[in-house]
Amino acid sequence: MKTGLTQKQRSAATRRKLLDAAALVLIEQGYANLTTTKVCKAAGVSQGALFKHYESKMALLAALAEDLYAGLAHEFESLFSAILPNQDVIRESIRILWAVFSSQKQLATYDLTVASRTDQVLKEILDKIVVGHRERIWVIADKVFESVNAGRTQFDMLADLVLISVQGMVINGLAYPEPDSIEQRLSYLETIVKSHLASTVGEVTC
Amino acid sequence: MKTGLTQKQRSAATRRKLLDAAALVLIEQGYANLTTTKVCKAAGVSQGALFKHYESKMALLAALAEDLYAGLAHEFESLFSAILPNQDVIRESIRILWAVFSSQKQLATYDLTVASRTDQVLKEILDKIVVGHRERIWVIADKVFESVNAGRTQFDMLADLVLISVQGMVINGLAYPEPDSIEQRLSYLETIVKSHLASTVGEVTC
DNA sequence: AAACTTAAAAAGTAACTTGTCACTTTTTAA
DNA sequence: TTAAAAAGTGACAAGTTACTTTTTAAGTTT
Repeated sequence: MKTGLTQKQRSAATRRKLLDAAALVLIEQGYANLTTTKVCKAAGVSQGALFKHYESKMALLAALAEDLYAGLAHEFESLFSAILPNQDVIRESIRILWAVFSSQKQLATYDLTVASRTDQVLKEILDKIVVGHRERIWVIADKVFESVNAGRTQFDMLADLVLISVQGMVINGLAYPEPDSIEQRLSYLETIVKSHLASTVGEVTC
Repeated sequence: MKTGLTQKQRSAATRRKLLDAAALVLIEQGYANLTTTKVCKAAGVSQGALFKHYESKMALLAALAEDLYAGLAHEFESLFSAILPNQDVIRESIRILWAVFSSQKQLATYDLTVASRTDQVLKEILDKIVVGHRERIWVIADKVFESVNAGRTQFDMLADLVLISVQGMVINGLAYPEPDSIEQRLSYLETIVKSHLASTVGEVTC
């Protein structure tokens, strides 16, 4: 069966199928149930093909992590750039953070993160990726908040608080889902940020 | 080889050995590497013995989860009750939260929580346990904060914010450890709590 | 102490794990 | 057109998994 593709295209296509399948299995079945066999089946590709492109399961996971974080960064970028000038930047940003951090892809990265606690090899792989990811996210955030960003340190602390709170909400929600409290918490975060920015800046547009 | 123990004592001892071993394996090797074989080896007990006491691996995990959360609740209780009257209750409480939430046992429960995202059976087991755990923790917290507890709703929101922030710090630290920022974040949380408690019910006009 | 019950060990089993290897198919270059 | 290179296949090896069955040992009861 001729495909009419070059070798490079064929390779790239298979790799993409494998990465997509790996993401799917990770999202739907979790880290503990992610096996090379399942990934191959989901990708419609033979076992041999996987190990031709990735020398080990861990190498596949490394590529998968890279892919997931790249997708998340892209989502951040497009959501933040969609904020309109007449909108409440703080409010919208908090909602965007929540949307991204509670997304399927992000939840999948939590599987990897938690697994990395007890897997030194995975940890080292993730460390490199996450450092880069952080930097990219901050570049986006800095651009969006240029207007609001008065006292640098104060802003950083607040932004950091929002970030860790949202992440806390996510894992908290995994163990103990209270859908009603999400909106409440996000609003509360919003008022805290605004009141603390106001005390140093003097005025926040709503 | 006579042991001089009753059957009940023998059973209880084996169960304890199994639960301790399971906790050890979960803490040191993580959920994905927790196998009945490893638990038995760590407990110094045969495979058959495990399945005599727990009808499945999942049943062992249920008992393990119960045991872990019981231990955490106990730790909370003893740490909170050790706060002296002349100490800064808010400051100490935040430190205690951090200490417990970043402890080995709590990290082990995160493995279970994350795994429960894609395992309905595990999720249902954890749900029941976590509901009870929550209630116990709030009883402790309410007792400690009786004095500070001015506006009920306002206090709840702040306590909740602290809780989710600390949890966020923990998983954030798993992916991206910044030891220096921990103290900074905890202090910042402290000032935020204090400033919002001081200003009675802070109405933020928008 | 004989008869009985419960606990634990030893030795399985069948399904699944990662990774390999000999082989076929497709693309590339001379 | 044809030989070499690259990509893909699928059966297989070696080990691990959760769980069972058979056997032995310890504790209990009469």
